[in-house]
Amino acid sequence: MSKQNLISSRSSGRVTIADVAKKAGASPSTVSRALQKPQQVTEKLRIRVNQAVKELGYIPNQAARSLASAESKIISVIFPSLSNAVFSSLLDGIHDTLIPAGYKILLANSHYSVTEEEALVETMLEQNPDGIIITGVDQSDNTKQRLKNTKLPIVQVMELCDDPLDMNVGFSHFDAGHAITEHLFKRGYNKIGFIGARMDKRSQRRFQGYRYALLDQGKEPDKYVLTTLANSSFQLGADLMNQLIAQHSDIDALFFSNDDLAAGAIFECQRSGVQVPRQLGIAGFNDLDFASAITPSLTTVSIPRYEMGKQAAQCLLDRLQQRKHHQRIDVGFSIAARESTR
Amino acid sequence: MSKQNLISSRSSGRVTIADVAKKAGASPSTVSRALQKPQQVTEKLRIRVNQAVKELGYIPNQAARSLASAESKIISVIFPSLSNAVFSSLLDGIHDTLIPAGYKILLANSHYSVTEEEALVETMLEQNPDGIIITGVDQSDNTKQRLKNTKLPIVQVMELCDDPLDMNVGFSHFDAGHAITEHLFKRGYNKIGFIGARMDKRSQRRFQGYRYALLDQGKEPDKYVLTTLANSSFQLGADLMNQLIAQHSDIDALFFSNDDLAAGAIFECQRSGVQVPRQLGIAGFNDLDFASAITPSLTTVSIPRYEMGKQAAQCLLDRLQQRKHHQRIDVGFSIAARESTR
DNA sequence: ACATCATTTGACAGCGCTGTCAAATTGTTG
DNA sequence: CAACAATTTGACAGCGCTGTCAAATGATGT
Repeated sequence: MSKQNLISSRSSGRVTIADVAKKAGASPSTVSRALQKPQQVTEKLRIRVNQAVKELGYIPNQAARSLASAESKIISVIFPSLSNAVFSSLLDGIHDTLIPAGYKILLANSHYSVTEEEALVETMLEQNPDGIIITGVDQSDNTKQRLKNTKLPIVQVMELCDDPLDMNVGFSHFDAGHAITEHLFKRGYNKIGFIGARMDKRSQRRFQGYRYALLDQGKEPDKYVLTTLANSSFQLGADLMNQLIAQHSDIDALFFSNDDLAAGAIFECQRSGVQVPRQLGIAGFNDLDFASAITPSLTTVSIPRYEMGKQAAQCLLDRLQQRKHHQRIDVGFSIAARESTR
Repeated sequence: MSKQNLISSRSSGRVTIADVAKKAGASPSTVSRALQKPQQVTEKLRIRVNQAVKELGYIPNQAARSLASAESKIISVIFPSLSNAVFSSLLDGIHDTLIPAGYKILLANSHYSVTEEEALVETMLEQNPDGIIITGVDQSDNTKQRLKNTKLPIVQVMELCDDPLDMNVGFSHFDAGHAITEHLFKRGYNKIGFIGARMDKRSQRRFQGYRYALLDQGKEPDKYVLTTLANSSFQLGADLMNQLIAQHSDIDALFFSNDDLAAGAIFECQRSGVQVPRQLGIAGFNDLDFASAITPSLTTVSIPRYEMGKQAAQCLLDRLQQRKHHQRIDVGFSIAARESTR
């Protein structure tokens, strides 16, 4: 073993491309090529290099690579929640598309706060991501400006708008809220209430869809409504239902802003003996896994969340590979009519 | 506007620390210090620098920083699944601990495959993470070797073992499986079956806990058992239960390897009119949100997943800040006795 | 006023890699 | 087999930042 006294005090001691080059009898440039663009190099050389890489346990330094090539192979993803199953599926779709393409995912949770989101975008940009996926279309002006300035490919995901920052993949929450409410009317319900929690922008748009569906029917849109800023939970769904029905015993159906609330209500009806869907129709939103499993199964708005994730990621890839430039993709939604409505 | 002809062809055109330095009338080193270690710099200077940063819209380049300082402020997290709510909470805990400390999360999904995991670890190491959180203790030999060689702080999370790679935060799945089975015996059930899906290492250990609890009672441990490699779902829980009971109509309680299967079984009992817990006791694992919400509420093993995430992240932080060196933290579990068992 | 010490700032080199372009090698053709 | 084109390889500089250490500045005491 030779002495290591001559190495710089700042050296990390890590195996570098130069070490591989020496061992393989080639120049660092050539090793870099053999690793990054194998087809541009002779078979013999490639084998020698791979051999050396293996023997030395060489791990390329992505920071150096990013610095030299201005490409990080990182995609930043900003969600407002990680525990919400909607975002889990979305992330799954993003992951399964990006990873095989050689990208990595830097993930952050804004906790539904534009302030946190602003800070996270800042941090993310420092990483030189090759693209960004961000939830919704309601970023702060600061954030929007920052993002626009970068000229990076950006996908706003989950909902659509008319003036996206760049690309936009989602569906209309207004239309979805409208459609499920109309569905309830069609099924013969007449006094349809709305119960919403957290009431983030997308919940608000669903609520507006509900309101306009009531207006379409010439009904008072704000009568049977109960919302809260609290986070959704099964228990909250039960509580809010009890509260609203205590005020308006004539309600015959409820549209909940998400499945968790709706399922909580169904469970509560089971306990209290309220007949669903005969006495009370119940509809949710998202079509989470449990929606079709519970009894009675839950009528809800089904959204292609995994697919939406895949599409969002694919938009970035297409742009990064200069293939095509999607502007706006409507992934749509569908009404899953089940047992909780007649 | 002055001509830009002199800039190098490789320049990114990005605002650099040198630009800030010029504007602030200081040297790049000083600007770096003002930004990274503000307390080591005069107030006047700090204000001038911040002003220049704001005016120029300077965004530090983390790749350059990593390269120069050998610190990436990135923690790599490898999970076997993203859609499983257990990992969502875990991730939430990790996130909420690491982000305030100035770290970023690089997340990847191994899909319960050691091969995928091996590739992911490779990719992760290229990013020079400051630490790694990886699920479970059953990595491939290759992966283990690779991880050990890095000398990075590593936390194996979710379950405990005797020879962790480095740090270890979790609980004993064997003990938990044993405890819940014992609980069923104590509640007077005698013919207790086990139903498991996916049967990853941790499910297997829970199963072993079940088996030993049966052996403790002098019972045949493999009689009332049905497992599959298929992924869990509500429907699968129902199907497997029907299958197992068709073979052994004398079963009076079932321990399912997770809550999804157990809940699916409960829903099926509601449909088919089987009385839970009188005719059949049902127990799950994880204590997901819906476990306490459904009717009858689900008896299950409650695990502190969010806390476990926080602890795992805290272990890394403590190590990175040279504070203390945790070796092994048992976060424990508890039996949530609910209505699905008598 | 000066010497002495502590604090703040700056010059410099280098972290490990890749883009550029020129040099070397190989293949092709009359 | 010379003459040329096509392919493969290597030298070099620089991506943007920070660690190191020396220089400048300010504070303190005599």
